[in-house]
Amino acid sequence: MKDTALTKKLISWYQVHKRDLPWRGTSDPYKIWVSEIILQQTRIEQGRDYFLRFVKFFPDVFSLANASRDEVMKQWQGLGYYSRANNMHETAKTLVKEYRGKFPENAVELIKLKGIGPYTAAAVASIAFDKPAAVVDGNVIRVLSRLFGIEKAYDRPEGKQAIHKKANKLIDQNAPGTYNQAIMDFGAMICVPKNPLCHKCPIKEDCFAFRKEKVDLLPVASKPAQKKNRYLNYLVLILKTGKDDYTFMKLRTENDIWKNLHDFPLLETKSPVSFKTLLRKGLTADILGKTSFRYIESHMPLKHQLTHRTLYASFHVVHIHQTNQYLNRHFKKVKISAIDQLALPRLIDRFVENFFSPNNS
DNA sequence: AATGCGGGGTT
DNA sequence: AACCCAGCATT
Repeated sequence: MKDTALTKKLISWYQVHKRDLPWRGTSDPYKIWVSEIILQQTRIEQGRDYFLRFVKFFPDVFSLANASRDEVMKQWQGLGYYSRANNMHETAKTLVKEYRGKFPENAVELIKLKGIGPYTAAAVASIAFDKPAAVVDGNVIRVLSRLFGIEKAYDRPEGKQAIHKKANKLIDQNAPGTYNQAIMDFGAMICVPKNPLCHKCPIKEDCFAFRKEKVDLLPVASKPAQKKNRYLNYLVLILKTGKDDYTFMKLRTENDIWKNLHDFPLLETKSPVSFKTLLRKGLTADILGKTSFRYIESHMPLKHQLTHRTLYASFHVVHIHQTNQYLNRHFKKVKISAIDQLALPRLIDRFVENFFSPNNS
């Protein structure tokens, strides 16, 4: 079977079965870019509503460039991989300042922008500007690995290169955007990871994996890294004044999880510890050392499972009667009724919802 | 070349 | 519990 025939079969399949998605049917590179960033490592159904809200809130590259970082992060809250939002914001500002608000039209230029890698550059170039750049995402890797029997690990240079080579042979030079979306939709709907729907597959007779009964053996990945645990001990300080209740939170700025989101004063340890141990080891010294406080309670540690980490978070509620210099220097004093104005990690958001919002405190 | 970065659905 | 999603940046 010639590659051009495979391409035609994929596009024919797509024209009948393609999904109706909010970013389809536009050629606005801004909206296509936003959709592609949101969909990095993110399922369609998870990203769909975020996309609609995001482009409503920031309708063009200028409104995004003019927004504050906190506004952007707030729109991104809960979606994960928060550097995407920050990089997008940076790139919007770059586009306004250095590109007159216009996207470059080819992959080589696009990839120079923050947050745009090989996949997104090819996606925007092909879908928005009809440039023949083949996308390689998780779907494409799976489809091509099975179709051509690529048995090298796709997450290593050799395997990656083999995939790209096939992708560039298969792409439709006359309709690159359509082809790219076709093979991705096909991977998402037919050639799925588990129990692919080979009986519905229009190219099964051409498929190496189908003929050799190796569908469940492809694609091949190298060994995943081991998961690690992190133990997060949060101090939920409550400062009651005459009128309002306050707590203290911090904008996370390090290159670590949840950058640019807010959390409570954090004491991280190598192993699970009680509040008493935190006190005994002096870990609370900076925050509570010279302040009179009253320990209220500790919440059952919350387990928060991520792809490559398991977080165990405990929340220790402490009443304080006045603030101190360390708190003033390193934390934001936040009115408890206004916490939800801040961009929060999912874990913190869940705790806040359970602890503060009922008829508590 | 290896590691870190989120959250959630599917199996 | 493992897998993996329209990946990218950093070291």
